[in-house]
Formats: sequence, C-alpha cells, structure tokens
Amino acid sequence: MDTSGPRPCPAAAALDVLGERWSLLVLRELFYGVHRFDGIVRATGAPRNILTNRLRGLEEAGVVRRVRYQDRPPRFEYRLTDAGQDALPVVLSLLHWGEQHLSARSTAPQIRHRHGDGRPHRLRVTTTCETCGEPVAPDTLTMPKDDPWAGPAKSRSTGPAKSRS
Amino acid sequence: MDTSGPRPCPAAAALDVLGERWSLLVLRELFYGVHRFDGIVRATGAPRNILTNRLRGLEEAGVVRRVRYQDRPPRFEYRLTDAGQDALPVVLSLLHWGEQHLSARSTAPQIRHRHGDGRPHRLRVTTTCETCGEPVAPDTLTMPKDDPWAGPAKSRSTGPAKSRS
DNA sequence: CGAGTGAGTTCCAAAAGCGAACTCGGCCAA
DNA sequence: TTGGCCGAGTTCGCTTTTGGAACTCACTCG
Repeated sequence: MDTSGPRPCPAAAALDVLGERWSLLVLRELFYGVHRFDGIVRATGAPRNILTNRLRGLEEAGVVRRVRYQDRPPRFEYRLTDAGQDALPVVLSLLHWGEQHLSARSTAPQIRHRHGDGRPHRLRVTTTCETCGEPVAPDTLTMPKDDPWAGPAKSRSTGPAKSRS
Repeated sequence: MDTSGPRPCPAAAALDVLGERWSLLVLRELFYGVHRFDGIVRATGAPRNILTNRLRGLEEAGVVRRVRYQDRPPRFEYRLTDAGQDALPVVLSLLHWGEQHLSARSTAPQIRHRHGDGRPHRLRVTTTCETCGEPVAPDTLTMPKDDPWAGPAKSRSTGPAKSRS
C-alpha cells in the first residue's frame, strides 16, 4: 500500500466542495429560506465577489441550482439541489456544536422542526451505528489495524521515488 | 431589530473555530487515532507551517490539547478535548455526504463502530426532532416568520450608521 | 427625470496559503 | 566520532485568495 499523498477519504472530498469559507453559510441561508444574492450577502456578511465565486462553485458541484425567477431584467435566485438538501446534517451538526460550545459567541438557532400542525420543535443530530442502532461515542470508534497512515513515516513508496526536482 | 451585520448563528461561530482549511481534517485524523504532527501532515497533506497554525488555533479554542508524550527531546502530540470529541457528528456528516455524493472522488470510509466484541459496523448520522423523535426532512424545517434577514433589504439601521472604520 | 432594486463585476491592497529547505535536541549504528 | 535519522516544528520567498468599496446594467417606480 502506497501512503504517498493524503488519505483518500470522503470527508476530504466533501470539504473540497463545501469547505471553503462562506460555502456552508450559504447552505445555511438556503435552508433558512433565504435564496437571493443580496439576502445571502446580508445574512452571511460574505463579500459580494467572493459570494459569486462560491455560488458558481456550488452550482458546478451540483449542490445548488441557479433559477431565474423574473424575466424582464433577468434575475436569479439559488435553490438547493437534492445533494444540497442532503447536506442538512452537516449544517445542523455545526449549529449544534456551536450552540453547545460557543454559546457566548452566538444566539440560539432559530431553525426548527415543523411537526405537523403543532408548534415547532428543536432539532438534534445523532450519530448511531447503522447496524446495531446504538449511539456512537468517540471511544467506540475503530479503524482497520493496518491503516497505512496510522504508523510512523516509513516506506514512502515502493519504487524509486519520482524525481523530486 | 437591527439587521446590520451578519446573522448571529452558532453555525457561523462554529465555522470560525473549525471552518478553516485543514482544521476538520485534523479532527478527522484525531478521531482516526493519528495524534502526531508528522502523521497528521502525511494523512491530510497539509503544509507543516499551516498545520502548526491550525493546531495552535484549535488548542486556543479548546478543541484540542497538546500533550507531551516524551521528555528527553520534549515531544508532543495532540488529543481531542471533550469539546473536540463532540465534533464527531460534524466530521461524520461530512464523511457521509462525501460518500453519498462524491464517491468518484474518494473511497469508502474506514472508520467503524466497535460493537462490544463483535465486528465493526458502519456509522450513520441522522437528524431528528428533539421532541417528537421523527427524522427531519429539509422541507419540514421552519423559521420564525419575523426573521429579519429573510425579507428584502430595507431598514439598514435605525439611527445614523455607526462609522465603519 | 432621478432614485432605487438586484445581481452581479472590477480594482487593488492586504492577508493567507504553500513548498522547500532549514533547525534543534537527542538517539543509534558503524 | 562521525554521520544519518527521527520528530516537531520554523523560516523564506513567492502565489493565490480574500475582502472592501465603488461601479455597471437593465429595469421599475414616483
């Protein structure tokens, strides 16, 4: 096994798409129901040029859709695709963590669950074992014991190293 | 209500702490059991100087602890604090989303749940309503109807704007 | 006409990121 | 005793990205 290069991991791939500054705040706003450029600028504080970049990136990645909502001066808004909607746990887990550990720097989340016709409820993100259904604590996690990134440096590659300049 | 400035939200606060590039990959490695500087460098691909910054930041934020594991040449490793452990859902939800939507760019996650003495199981992150226990779909979310960031621009502030520098 | 709206662009200085090489204490093998 | 290796960083110099502010463009409203 070749341990040159970073560990290939879906989380790293996800961060390539969602991890740049502002991107997750954009998703938050879309979940919050703010769909227009200026609204997102105001609610997130992102600079307009950066926001343009991020929205283009998210669109290319298929997380967000640019939708014309008016023709005459053509105007667009942004909507979550299915993939974007699936990122809800990412946003909510951040929300939840921030609430738990940084309450000094923020206010309670306003977003709620609309339960039928009752009043809105608070949300919770839980990590469970897919098979046994139990909640997962960090100390019950495990990795394959031959994880090549876990050990000491060693064996950078098997062949002669590619010329390193 | 004053809508100048971004929406105060725990998710934004959380991203201030965890949202810089590499930070969440550092947490991932700590969950994966990689605790040493060089190991994290290898597994994430982060530049060493940047990694130093991030680790200092995470330490200051109380997410990570720097622990001496050897005296003679003093050597340190990094451990998750309780707050850091609580970020597990953030990492796992990213892992899960990446696996669902970017499988082309990554491999299956290696991390598992160790279930007693049985064999490891896959993990799942679910979003449920804290009160009624139901799973939450994005279209069952709701916001207070007076959300000041939802509407059009308007009323930037009530008095003359405080000079912004 | 003149002001306002909304989704962007453009400009540019300041900040952050990055790769590579270097440091520093100590260990180990020849 | 010399010379390499380990491991946790630092330092250097260059690119890339950011971010604030002002500007544009098409159109509406009073």
